[in-house]
Order: sequence, then structure tokens, then C-alpha cells
Amino acid sequence: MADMLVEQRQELLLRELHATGAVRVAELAQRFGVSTGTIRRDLQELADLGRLTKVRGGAILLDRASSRPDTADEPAAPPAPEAAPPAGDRTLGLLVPSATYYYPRVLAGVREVAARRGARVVIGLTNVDRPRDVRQIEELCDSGVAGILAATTGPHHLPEETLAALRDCGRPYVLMERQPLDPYEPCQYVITDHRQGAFLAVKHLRSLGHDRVALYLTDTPTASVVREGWTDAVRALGLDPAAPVIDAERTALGSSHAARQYDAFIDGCLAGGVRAALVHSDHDAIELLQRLRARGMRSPEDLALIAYDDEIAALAEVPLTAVSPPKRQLGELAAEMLLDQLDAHPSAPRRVTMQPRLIIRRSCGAKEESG
Amino acid sequence: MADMLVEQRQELLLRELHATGAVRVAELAQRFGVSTGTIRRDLQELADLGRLTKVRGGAILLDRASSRPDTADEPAAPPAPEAAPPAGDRTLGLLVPSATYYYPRVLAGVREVAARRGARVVIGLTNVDRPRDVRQIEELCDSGVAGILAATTGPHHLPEETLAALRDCGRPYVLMERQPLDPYEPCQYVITDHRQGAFLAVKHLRSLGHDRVALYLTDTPTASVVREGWTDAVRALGLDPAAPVIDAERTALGSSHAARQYDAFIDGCLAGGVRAALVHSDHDAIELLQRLRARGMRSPEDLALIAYDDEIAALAEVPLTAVSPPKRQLGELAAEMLLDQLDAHPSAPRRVTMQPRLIIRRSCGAKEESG
DNA sequence: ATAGAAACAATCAACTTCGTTCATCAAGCT
DNA sequence: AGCTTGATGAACGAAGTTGATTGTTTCTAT
Repeated sequence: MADMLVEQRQELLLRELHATGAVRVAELAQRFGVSTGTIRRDLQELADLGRLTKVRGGAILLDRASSRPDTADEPAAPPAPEAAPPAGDRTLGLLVPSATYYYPRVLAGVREVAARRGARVVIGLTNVDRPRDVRQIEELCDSGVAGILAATTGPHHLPEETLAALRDCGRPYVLMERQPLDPYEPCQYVITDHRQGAFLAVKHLRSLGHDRVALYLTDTPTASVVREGWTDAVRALGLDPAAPVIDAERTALGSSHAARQYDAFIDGCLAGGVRAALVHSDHDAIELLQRLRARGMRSPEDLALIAYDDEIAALAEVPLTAVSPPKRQLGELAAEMLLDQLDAHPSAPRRVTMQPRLIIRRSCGAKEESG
Repeated sequence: MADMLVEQRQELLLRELHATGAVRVAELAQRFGVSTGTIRRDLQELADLGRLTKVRGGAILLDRASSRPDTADEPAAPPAPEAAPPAGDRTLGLLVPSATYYYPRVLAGVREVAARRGARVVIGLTNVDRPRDVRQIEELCDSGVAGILAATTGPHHLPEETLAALRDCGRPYVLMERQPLDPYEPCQYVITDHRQGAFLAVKHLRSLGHDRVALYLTDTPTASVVREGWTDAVRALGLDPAAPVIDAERTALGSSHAARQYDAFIDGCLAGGVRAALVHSDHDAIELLQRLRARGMRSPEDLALIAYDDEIAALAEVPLTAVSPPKRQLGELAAEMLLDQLDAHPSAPRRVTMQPRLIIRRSCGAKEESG
């Protein structure tokens, strides 16, 4: 997931350019996590296509070479040397660990609010393969953002180092899907109650008659919370606590190792007479679905599934019932909170927990809801 | 590995493409459990049909220029609140435990939002002397309110009986300054982080040089949380844990019993060499102030005080530094949340914790802040 | 004016992805 | 059984992409 397509990168680049009127090579390289050489090549290409004009240090919108009779010695000025970061007053810096999973929806929410309230958004990418949260935070600050919306890499509870970087940047910030370990740390955040999400899923399966519900977890920040919800639900609803729980390693999708993990999980379920499972991450649920079919079983008949995340659950061959975090609303709310800070709205710091919904589709064996 | 029809696979591929704006060959191959060659063939076919644009590494929508990463978000199924009560009637029922302390500010916030959004507010009173939460909830419902904002009597964590009454009334509700004990209870609330408030106060006194901070608590729902904050702060900041803590009984103002409690507290402080205290409830802080003066002592010189609640702290003879919960904003937010529900805004249930502020005045001995 | 810093273009090696070709396999038909 | 068809996986050389390096140009501060 680390890399995006060239076209995606250039698209983002252009978007940024149109939003600010100017982009800088070094900045873009940082943000996208590629070398300056690559950015230069992108700029060259886009310039050849007439989509922008290269100038020293970066690129600007149109061709403007001939106007400006004055300041002939300053032709390259427009890319806004960091002295005047483009209208930095109301620019929100957004730090996300993935440009392709989960966070696009969050971003959409942020965008909407920003647009409505007349603010701009710039994105800094970080990810598991190459975590560089602190670096990106500093970059965003240097580029003159007024505040930061941060969904960091790493665990649900921010490491002190990252938190320090945010504190030190001297700008308001709002965490998204992350929170500090110390409850007394004065900061704002918006998180989804994944624990509740897992609980909802188990409860639903329970209501469909299952008294054993397996759990498949992948190694992500969310896993521990999902497990908590599952555990609590199992206890509270009187289910069999011996149902299989697998902590799958993060694998290259489709690797034989992955296949083995799916098989082990299925075997575990069969052995224990378990006919229902909560599977963390849509992708794994989809893979599991295929593995099931490959072995001559079907969902929901042989194994009722509920996926966690609802990114692409609807697209599975058997549409997956899924726990759906309110990603878009989360983005909206975080943006609102940050903008409130920036606009000196005297609003008290808030910590918000949002509840996910359960979206009933086919894979759990219940009657499907309309919608 | 599997037997998926070609058409099926391509259909899924397209849906994924539309959902995320871009797909990668390698990723798809792994997800579908086929070789990259197969995916390439798929892409070629679909590209020939003009359904997507192939690019190196994968495919994007259409012809770049118009690829939109932020596509439709969630299915956005309106949760359809059970047959919306008397459509159009938008009366909010407000349940508060006091019409004179703390809640007037909250009410002001509720009123403002209600007015702005064209709703009415009716109030039901309950209180410590005559708790009748359940009764009042039923009353409010009978009188036809569309939803309830509830700050109940009793402990911070709602008793099951009260919660049941709210659930049973069949209308949306939002708790204010209260929350259910069960974290899985699906309900919305807005609370103030009084623990943080107490922590802030102790921390401030610590920064003024006090290494012993006494605590005066009255028997209210907030007391236990304030104590928690005090305890955590004492531990975290390395203060003397032996400083006096008094759990005062709720007394008639000015009674001799009250006076005895204040005296006991002051004596305790004197005996332990404690020169700073956090006093829960403005009223008690003010009384304490008078008692101090009656005994020839002054604040902050002899005893630095921080009051908790900031209702009338500013009006004391020595203006009291106080922890100030964002009461008005709390009311506003709760009202917004309830109205969102009523208006079938498909908004995810939220749980909000608001952070109180510390307002520096004279009684703590620090330089006073403006504002 | 000049030294030093920053930005640049060109180039290369490592790597990924591409398209083609070929062998395999299953299903349907003769 | 034998043949055909279509889908697929594997292999391989070709082509595209990228990070690093290098030498040059441009800018800035002294």
C-alpha cells in the first residue's frame, strides 16, 4: 500500500498546485515520500503537457513568463519562498497513514468542512512501511500550516515522541483515531469506538443464534481494541470463550503464508464447531471468503462473517456484513474542531468518541436491510 | 485456487476502482488469487471497452483530468428513527437536577441552539431532596417532547432504572454530565472531564510552590471524579499524599454543622502545614473564605484556594481562582446532538468529553490573568 | 566580487512492471 | 478418445520508474 500510482501522485500534486497557486519541489518530495528527482520528473512531464509552469524551486499555475515588466531579476519569486507560505493562515495540515485505505473517506470529510469554511488542506503521508510521523509533522509546520489533523502511524496510543512533536510545533492540533496514553494530556481528539463496533458485531451474530464467534485479527493499531470488544461481548453475552482467536501477521496479500493463516483459522473454526466469525479488515474477510469457497464452503451457510472497516466489504462476491466506522463524519468533526480553534472560537477542548454502525449485508445470514 | 467467473472478477475490479479511484495490478492479483497476467488481461479488456484507463502499475478512472478520489462515501442509509415521532414537533425535554446551580448555564446553551434551530424547550426538575428522575422522564414523554436531554439526579453513572426509563420512552436522548456504567450501552452523552479539572487545579498550585494540597469534597456526583483527579495529580506530581481530604456532608448553608466541617478542614490544613486547597463547589469555597477570615486568616496568604465549578467564584470577597467547566457549550453541544437525531441527520452517535478551564483569579496567589 | 548553499539536469544502476509467448488444464463437442 | 476453445500461470526480454550520484547553474550573503 505504500506506493501510489504515478498518476495519483501527479493528480494530488496538481490539486495542491491549484489550491495554493504554487508548489515546491522539496516540499512535495517530503510529502509524497519520494526523491526530489522524481518530483522534478513529474513537474517536467506536467509542464510538457501544459498543466503547469516550472520555475526554480517548484512550479506555478499558468504560464506567466511575459507579464511582470518590473522585478525582472526576480522571475522565480512566485513559488513563494518559505517566507510567505501560501496563505498559511487557514491551511490545515493533514497527516494520514494511508492514501488508499480508510483515510480517503476521512479526508473527504475534512475537505468538505474545509471548503465550507474557506480553508485549505495539505496532506502529509506516512505509513507503516516507512513511518515518518515526526518528520512529516515538522514538514507540515515548515510549510506554514495553521493547525494539524493527525492520524499517525503506530499504535492507537501515541508514542511520546510523536506527541512531543505535535506539542512543540506550537499550533493547534486534533488527533484522529489516535489518543494519548495519558488522560491528562490536554489535547483534542476524535476517535471511533472500535470496541463498541466489535461488540455490536458479536451481539448481532449472537442474535442470529450463534453461541460461538471466532475472531480474526490483523496486526494493526485497531486490533487490540477490537479484541477488547470481542472479549467483553463474549463475556457479557455468555458465549463460549474458547472460540478461536487468531492474531494474523501482516503479510503480503496472497502470499502462501497468508493462505496458511486463513486455513488455520478455518480449521480452527471447523474443529470447534464455530459457524460465525468477526474478521478485522475487509481485505482479510474477502480473502477468507475465497479461501472458504476454494475449500468447498460458503458464507454465510458454513461460516457467517462480519468484516471490520467497511471499506470494500460491499464489493465482495458475497456482500459482507460489516462494522462501519463513521469515517467521513470523523473527518468532518475533526476539521470543525480544529477550525474552531483557529478561528479563536472560545470552544472548550473536546474529546469525542463516535459510534460505528453495523451494516447488514449477506455474509452474516440475516435478512438484509434496505440501504 | 478459485473458480470465479471472469465477469464476476471484472465486475468486482470495477467496483473497487470506483470506490477508491485507483487500483494496482499486484494488489488485485493477490486479492483475487490470480496471477498478475490475468489481471493485466482484465484491465486490457476493460480498457478496450472504455471502462477504465490503464496506467503503469494499475488503472485509474476515465481519462485522468477527471479522476475523483473522493467519491460517494457510505451507502448513507438513513437510520430511520423509529417512525419519527410527531413529525414537525421539535420540543426538547430537559431534565435537570437544579434550576439554580450549574444547570442554568447549561440551559442557556440549550436554549440558544434550540432557538437557532427552531425548537422549543420544556424543563423537568428533579433534585437531590426529592429525586424523581423516572417520574419526570415519563412526564416529559407524556407531554409529547420529541427527545430528552437528561442530567439526572444521583451518581455520575446512571442507575439502571433511570437508564431503562430513557430507553423505554422510545425517543432519542442525550445525557448531560452523566454516563452509563456500561461502555457498550449505545447512547450519546456530553460530559465534562472533572478529573482533568481537578488535575489542572493541583498542577497549578504545584507550580506556585505548594507541595501539599488539601481537598475539600461535598457529597455530589462529581466528588468521586474530582477526587480521582486530585489523587492522580498528587501521585504524578510527587506531592505529599497525606494532605487532608475531607468528605463533607451536604448541609444547610450556614448551619453550625457546616461551620464545624469548615473548621475541621482548616484545622487539618494548619496541623499538616498545608497552605493550599482545592474546594469542590464554589459555595463551600466562599464559606470557607469567610470562616478563614473569622479566624484571622486570609486567602491566598494563609491558604491558597481553588474552587471547583466557577458558578459564583468571581463574586467572592477574594475573587476565587476556579476550575470552570464549559457548561454553556455543554448545553449547546448536547442540544445540537439531540436535534441532529431528531432531524434524521444520519449522524453517528457521539460521546463527548469536554475539558474544563482553569480561571486564575486572586485566591490562589498567582498573578491574575486578564479575562 | 566571491564563497557557499540550493536547485538543477543528466546519467546510471537497481528494480518493477509490461506484453508476448508457450504450456497446461478443464469443459464442451464430435 | 480426440479435438477445440478459452482461461490461466509461468517465463523472459523489453520498457518504464526511481533513488542516488555527479557536475553545472543559479541564488544569496557577505
